[in-house]
Amino acid sequence: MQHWIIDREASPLPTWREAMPAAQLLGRGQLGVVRFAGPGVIWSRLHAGEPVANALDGVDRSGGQPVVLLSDVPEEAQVLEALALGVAGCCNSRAAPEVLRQVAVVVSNGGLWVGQSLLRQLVGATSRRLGQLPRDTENDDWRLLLSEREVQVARLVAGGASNKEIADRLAITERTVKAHLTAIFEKLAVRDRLQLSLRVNGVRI
Amino acid sequence: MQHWIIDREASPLPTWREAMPAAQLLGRGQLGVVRFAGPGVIWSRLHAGEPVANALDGVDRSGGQPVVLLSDVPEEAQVLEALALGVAGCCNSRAAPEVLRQVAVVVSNGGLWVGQSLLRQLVGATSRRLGQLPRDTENDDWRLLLSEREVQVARLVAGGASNKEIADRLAITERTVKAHLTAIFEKLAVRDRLQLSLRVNGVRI
DNA sequence: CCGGCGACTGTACTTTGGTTCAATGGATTC
DNA sequence: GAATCCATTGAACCAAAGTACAGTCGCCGG
Repeated sequence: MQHWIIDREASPLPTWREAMPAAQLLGRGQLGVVRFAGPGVIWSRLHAGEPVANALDGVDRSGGQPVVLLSDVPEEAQVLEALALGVAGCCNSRAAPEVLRQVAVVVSNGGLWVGQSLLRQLVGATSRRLGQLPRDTENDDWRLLLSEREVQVARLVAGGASNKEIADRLAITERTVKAHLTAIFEKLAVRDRLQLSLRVNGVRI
Repeated sequence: MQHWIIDREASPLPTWREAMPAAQLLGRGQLGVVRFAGPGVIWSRLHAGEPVANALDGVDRSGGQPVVLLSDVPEEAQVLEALALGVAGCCNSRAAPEVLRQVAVVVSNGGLWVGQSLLRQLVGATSRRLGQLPRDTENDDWRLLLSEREVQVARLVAGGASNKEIADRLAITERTVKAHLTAIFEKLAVRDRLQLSLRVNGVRI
């Protein structure tokens, strides 16, 4: 896996070299000509005081490689802004090498990476918000009628996935996905995946 | 570091043994007499369909060890509920050994662990709440992008109707319904009726 | 008057979804 | 050990969804 590190002044920290010895270092000025190809991670450093957009400016993201923000002064608002811009993660630019390696693993597998403190805040805010809502349990009946595997399939369908996508995700054949779906339709008395989606997502028909 | 695994029927999965060969396995019945001492992680399994509170019931947490929920059927609401109860993390009970080891490292250092899909939702929910940058506008925008007739069709599709049903309801041919749908998919940049339904019903994708 | 847009429809086609046969292996239960 | 449930897959098939290409009609603004 390739690593590309973008830094304003091309001043890499030693920890980066340790975590990614084979990384290619790029100054922001060189970005015009660089095209990222193949699997890898794009790391972009944000110096203290800089606006978040600077880190993404001029970065060719058509290759699909995840971008990780290396922030000198990480803070929650900055991280959220960066995530909204499509960044796969943010971490302290002075994070330890093993942390950087872990971040790379997570984001290169399609995951997001946020720091522990931000995570706590996100969780706190959300659970507080949920606590105020009346938790309707009657909507959960569908899960009780299905097997574990069927619940997994139902969730993916409800999220808009095609049979092929579900098959890939669960590492089974499309045929098996269809078999599960037929069973689900029967058990929940719905006629197709769209009505299943409505049921799972709690939309009254 | 010590690992304690609590399971209702003391039926450990082989992956657990692989991740934590020296773990001590406990049935729920034995909890009355067990006191956790020294550094370590308490893993508690939640079987499918069980209320979250079961996993914490009778667990002596005075020792300060983090508790991780091993859920057979992990889902967002459950994870949030568990976190509100003071759990340090939740993961799929069938997670790979290396994942379990990683979870152990994180939580034993005071971190929280949540799955990638939940993290995405938390980030999405929070950034939507803070700045209305990403989907907030998009979500109600669908109507503005469509013609009057297309809105009617979109609504019926979102409610689970088939093309034939829509045609009958609007007194047009099935062919015309398809034409409207093709236009709708194009305008809203979705690929099929299910994703359209999610968009119209305001479900986060 | 013309160009563009929206509503509407036809024929023909490809793709995806879903069902009907059928079968295997594991786990659990009686 | 038989019975049952679950997960898995194959081949074949039908139906629904969706696309491509093409065309008509009415309305509206320049």
